Formats: sequence, structure tokens, C-alpha cells
Amino acid sequence: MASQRRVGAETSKTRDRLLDSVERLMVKDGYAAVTYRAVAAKAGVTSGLVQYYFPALDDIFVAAIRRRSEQNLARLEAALRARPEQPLRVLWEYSQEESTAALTTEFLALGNHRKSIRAEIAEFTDRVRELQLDALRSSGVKDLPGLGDLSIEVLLFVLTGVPKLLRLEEGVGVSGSHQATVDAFAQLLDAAEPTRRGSDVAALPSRTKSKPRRSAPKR
Amino acid sequence: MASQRRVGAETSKTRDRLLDSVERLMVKDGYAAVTYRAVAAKAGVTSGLVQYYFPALDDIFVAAIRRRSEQNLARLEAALRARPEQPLRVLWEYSQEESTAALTTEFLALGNHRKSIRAEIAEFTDRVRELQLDALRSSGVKDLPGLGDLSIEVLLFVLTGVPKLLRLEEGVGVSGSHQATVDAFAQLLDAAEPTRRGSDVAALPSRTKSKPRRSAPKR
DNA sequence: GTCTATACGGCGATAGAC
DNA sequence: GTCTATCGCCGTATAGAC
Repeated sequence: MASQRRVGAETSKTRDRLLDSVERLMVKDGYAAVTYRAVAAKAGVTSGLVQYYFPALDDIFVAAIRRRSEQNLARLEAALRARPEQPLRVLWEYSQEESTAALTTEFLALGNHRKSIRAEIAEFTDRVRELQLDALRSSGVKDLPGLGDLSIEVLLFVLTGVPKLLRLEEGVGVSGSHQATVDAFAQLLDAAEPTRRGSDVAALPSRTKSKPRRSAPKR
Repeated sequence: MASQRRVGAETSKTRDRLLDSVERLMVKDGYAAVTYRAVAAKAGVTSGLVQYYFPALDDIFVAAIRRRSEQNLARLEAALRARPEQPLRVLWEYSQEESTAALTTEFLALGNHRKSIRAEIAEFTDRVRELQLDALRSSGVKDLPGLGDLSIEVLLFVLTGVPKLLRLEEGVGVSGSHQATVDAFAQLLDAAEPTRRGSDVAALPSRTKSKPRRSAPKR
């Protein structure tokens, strides 16, 4: 099935530089722009060398998503450790950043039909979800006041899902109802986990930035 | 820029059959599997003929998303008209079906880097959102009891966003917290818009099907 | 208006030379 | 570790037949 060719070591510095090029290509032009020749050109090597480290294109994507996933997981753990008194806010912000990279959408799309990438995403997502669930449970959070009587599990899904969806839609130019949604969750978070300076911490940093509205526009 | 070649009529039956093949290819193997040669083979014609109707690959995707979007919009309008007393339930179910096709994820991914497809998605999504917003407003719905004090706009975003996210994650094999989330929303909908037979109407029809639980598992 | 035949350069992937 | 040569498939363009 798979060929028996020699493969470059995972510790190689060249390999790491190649993965940097891969990420930049994916963010800028999508995963379809990741070709051996393009990666090679961007990193200043020949395409044969890229194939030495990644025998098939799938190997490039799996390596890229794994590296990025581990970074994300470490970032989440650090944030939870640094602000144990604000788990809800940490999860909200993490979910924004996680999907901001634009890489996430690309990986999602890739995972839709490539088994090897599906497996990576599934494993990482479930691990993150468990970690988040543990954080909420051990922090003693019972619910998000104002969001209703949702269980911790459902609260987590909504709290991390909403920012992901906002990013996904932004990626394709959809912005309807976004500002109202961001404002609403900022208010909920302010009420649940007060900060000195109010809602600005939870505001979306990018496109959705406009003069804040407190509620839906009057049509 | 674009070539001056002649292009087949949009009313052609052949064109429609080609788009059917395109959809089947996208669902089964992803948009990357949509090649002139593959579409032609599936429809039993020559690849030159596919090019006659769709001079560039982008034209295939734009035509496919437009056709599907119009069908979705019509389906939403019909459902809202048929069950004006249950707008929340209609929107929940519609959002499940809309993204079920697996086509949606493919289009999302395509839209991330192709301008022409971005435009199609953005326009259609905003139109659907406005239609849904109008439906909620004119139905007199003020909120979803149990979900808290969200404005209509935010309620809509969550109510339609959650099932979309569930489908997206299913597509890559993630299922953590899904059943609990489905159950929770089923309960909310039951309370807001009672039916004769309870929550089964809102249950996810596919993979997430398992013995129903009323709340999160005890770990 | 429909459809076919053919050609070109770029691609992923393989095998193997330096 | 690195690079070349090669193969078959790809999007696209063109010229022309019914």
C-alpha cells in the first residue's frame, strides 16, 4: 500500500521550516494551494526534498494539524492555569482564537473526506473538550446566569461553539447578527465573571469591530 | 480576461444533470474530487461538454451552490408557511437539514478562498437570516424560555447555529457533548412549542442517534 | 445551440541517482 | 539528505463538426 521510500526525521529543522511554509500557504490561499512545488518554492528548496519529508500530501496535512493542535492544547492549559477564576471567559476567548487562525476551517474541510485528518481532528477536539469540561467542573461553575438552565456540558458546547461559528461565517463574509451576538455574550460573561474594565475583553478583535450595539437594530 | 467561448444555456437539461453529478461527487469525495473528467464520466458525457456549460471550475461551484441555495430558501419558506405556530422548531429543524447535506461544509471551505463563492454564500446566508428574523418577529416569539434573556437576534443565531455546529463536528467524527446538547434543546423546544408526541420531532436523525438521555452523563 | 477532438503546461507521486 | 527524471491525471484553451 504505502511506498517503502525513506522519510526524513521528524526532528529535522528543515521539516519544521517546511511546515511553517505550509501554514502560511493554507492561511493565505487555502489547503488546495499546498502543493509540493509551492511549499518548496516558499521554503527555498526543491519539491523532491519536500517529498522526502512528506511522502504524500496527506502527510503534510497531518503533520501540520498535529503541530498546531499541540500548540493550541498547551495554550489552553496555560490560560486555564493563569486565570482559574475566569474559566468561562478563558474558554470563550480560546474558542475565538482557536478558529481565528483560519487554519481551522481548512482542516475541517480537509477532515471531511480524508480519513487520516478526520482522526487527528476528532482526537484533538475530544481531548480539548474533556479538558474544558474538567475545568468547568472543578471551578465550581454551575451555569452561565442569563443563559438559562443548561447543564455544564451544554453550556460548554454553546460557549465555545458560538465564537467558532462567528469565525466560520466571517471567513465567508457573513456578518448578520454577529455584533448583537458578541455583545450579548460579552454581557453574560461580564455578569458571571466581572472584570475591572467591563466587556471590552470579550470583544471580537477583527472584522466584526463596529460601534457596539446593546440590542438588535430596530430594523 | 475570461475567454470568449460560447457557453451552454442555463435551461439545458444536460446542464442540470451535470450539476446532479457534481453534488454527488462533492458529498462523496469532497470538492477536490470535482474535476471535468470526473463529472463527465459520472454523467456519461465527454469532459469537453462539461466545459461547454462551465468554462471554468469556479462556474461549476457557483452554479451548484446557487441551485442548492434556492432550493433551501424555498424549503424554508414552505416550512414557515406550513407551521406558523412553531417557528422555533421549524428553524431548528431547517438548520439541521441545511447543513446535513455535507455539501454545506464543502461550500464553506470553497468560500474561504474563492471570491465568487464567498459572495454566493454571503448573500444567501444573509437572506435566510433576514427571513428567519422576520418569521420570529412576526410570530410574536419573545424568547426561548429556559435559554435566558437573549434578544431575538441572538436567540436566532444560537438556535440555528447549534445544529449547524453539531453537523460540522459530526462530519469530522467529533461527537462529545452532542447528545446532551440535542436533548437540552429538544427539551427547550418542547417547553416553548409543545407537540403531541414530545421531543422525538427534534431528535437528530443520523449518527447521533442513541438511547436518549435526559441530561449529561455522570462522567 | 450542442457537442467532440486534441494539445499544453502544471500537478502528485514514484524510483532511483548523487 | 538532497535532487532529477518520469508517468499519468488535471484545468484550460482552441478549432471545428453536427
